Amino acid sequence: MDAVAEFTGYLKSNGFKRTKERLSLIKLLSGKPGHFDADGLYDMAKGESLETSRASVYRTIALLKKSGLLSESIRKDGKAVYEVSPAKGHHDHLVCLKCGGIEEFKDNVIEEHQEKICRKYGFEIKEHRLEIRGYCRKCR
Amino acid sequence: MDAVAEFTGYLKSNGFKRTKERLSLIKLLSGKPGHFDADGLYDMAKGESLETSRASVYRTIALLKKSGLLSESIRKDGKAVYEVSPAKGHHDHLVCLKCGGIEEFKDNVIEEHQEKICRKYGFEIKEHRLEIRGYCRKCR
DNA sequence: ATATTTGCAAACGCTTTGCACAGAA
DNA sequence: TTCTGTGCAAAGCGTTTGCAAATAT
Repeated sequence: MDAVAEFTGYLKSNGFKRTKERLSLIKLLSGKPGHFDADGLYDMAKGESLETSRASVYRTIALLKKSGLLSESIRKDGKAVYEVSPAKGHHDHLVCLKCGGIEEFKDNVIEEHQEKICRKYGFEIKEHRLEIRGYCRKCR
Repeated sequence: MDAVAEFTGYLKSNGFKRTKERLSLIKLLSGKPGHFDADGLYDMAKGESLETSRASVYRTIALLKKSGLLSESIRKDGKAVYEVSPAKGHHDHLVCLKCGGIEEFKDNVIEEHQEKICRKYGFEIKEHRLEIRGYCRKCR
């Protein structure tokens, strides 16, 4: 099931309307992987001459988050960035301090070790975020 | 060397003035461990009837960050929180989604593994942040 | 028909900044 | 004295929201 179908399903089963704004935004996103921010999505839409407003972009993003289709990270400067939720589980980020690029990785050793730590502290883990910042191959 | 001395040294060697506002803020912080935000620091200062302004608090925080005495995290809601830099190396955070409490931990297995990952990706690591969110012993 | 959604612009909350005055060197 | 720092209030910035008009069902 692709993202568009998943979203329309979510809308239908929750009594939300399938408006052209919502559909064009999810259509826009369903193709492209990678990270973007709210304004970036707004500009993307503008670029494809889809008519929408910043308000609708923000409201649609909120819906997409609730539907689980979009996941949010908060950048170091406090601004929000999103990405279409990776279907196959969690991954972490290598963030380049120079070019701002974000590379993804997944490491089971670390994931497992986190569970060990949580057990030790009596902590029930819901989610985690590991961000390594530095310089990528090109920029170092 | 305590935080106050370290900060006055930093000010002196960089040609910044040792004003009562700067000195009272670092004095206020040098005792207390734990996390706080800009407004919290401002309120703390008010509480001790130190006269200062929000602007000076923000400007002093910026200085303290540059001096390395303060480290900043961005909370999930995009707001900045600070803590007096732990003298003895890096640690990570267990953040409770219910009570908001932050517990700290350090784990060498994870730290070492990060280096391995970076080598694999040709990434030069400068810093990292690992945050595990969930429910603490009391709240789960 | 009618309840939801949209677009606009104003409101928000945190942070930063311009400016004139105060204060450290 | 001279240049930096302070306080105030205004501006910034990303994000959210109230409201009347538009639209999906």
